[in-house]
Amino acid sequence: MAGPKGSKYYNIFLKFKVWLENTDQESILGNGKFELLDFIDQFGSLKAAADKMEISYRKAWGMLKDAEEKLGFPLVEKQRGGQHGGNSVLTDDGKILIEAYKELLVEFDEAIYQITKKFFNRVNKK
Amino acid sequence: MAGPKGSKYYNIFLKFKVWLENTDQESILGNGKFELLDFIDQFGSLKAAADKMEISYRKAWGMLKDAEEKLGFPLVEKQRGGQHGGNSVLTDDGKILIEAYKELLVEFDEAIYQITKKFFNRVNKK
DNA sequence: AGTCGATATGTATATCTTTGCATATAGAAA
DNA sequence: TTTCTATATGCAAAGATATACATATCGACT
Repeated sequence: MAGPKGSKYYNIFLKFKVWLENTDQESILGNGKFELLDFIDQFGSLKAAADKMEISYRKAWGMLKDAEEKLGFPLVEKQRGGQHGGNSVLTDDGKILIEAYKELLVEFDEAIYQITKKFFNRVNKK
Repeated sequence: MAGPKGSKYYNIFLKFKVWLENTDQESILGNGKFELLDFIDQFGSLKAAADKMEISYRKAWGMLKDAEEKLGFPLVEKQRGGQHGGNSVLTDDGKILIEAYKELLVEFDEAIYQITKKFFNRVNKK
């Protein structure tokens, strides 16, 4: 969402972010990790998800490990071995989380729309 | 806002952030810089604002410079020299911006309250 | 038993930010 | 004209993050 045409805020956008945090103010799950979970769900493996996101497997694995450690419960059931090397499937907790997050984003988008409009109205009023 | 008592989300918080960004996806003004502006407004100098925030003058100066360069217009009128060394006063633009930002935060807080409640309801439903 | 590919993880390298230190300058007031 | 202190800015040191590289393991299917 940008400021109105012609105003000095025309090329400026109001952005927002939502994430889960623990009591130590550490980020547990944000947009990137939710996206990763979503791709794991869609493609059935951490590797495939990493490829889709164009990040290294090493990085994706680290993201997932970090989130699970901080949450204290697993988000993904990992299987290794087999001719295809293995696979990853979201746990019920993982599924519920990404569903809730998706709906949260929709609601947030709706809420921010009005707020943003008001913001740019205000700063351009003068 | 944390999850409900007894749930596995009890120590987990849903957080959000709002900031202004340019077309290059660079952050222009976020919470820290708004706070800095607010303190400059309250205390009349960049130095005093930096002290209040417990950051170095060097850092505060860099933050302000960065924001002004990216916005393309000044937020603060700086005066140097004089027995007291100088001072800083918000421009009209600067004042309007922090006012708008403050009200934005209030509205955001209200909006997120319901959304957050729903989120934790959802993930704890099962 | 051998193969194959994803999971698993340590370590090193590079990059990006932040912070600190040092130093110059303005200019009103004494 | 000397003093005082905030503004102004470069640069080095330190930290924090990210990225890359290397290497091991597992186990269903041939």
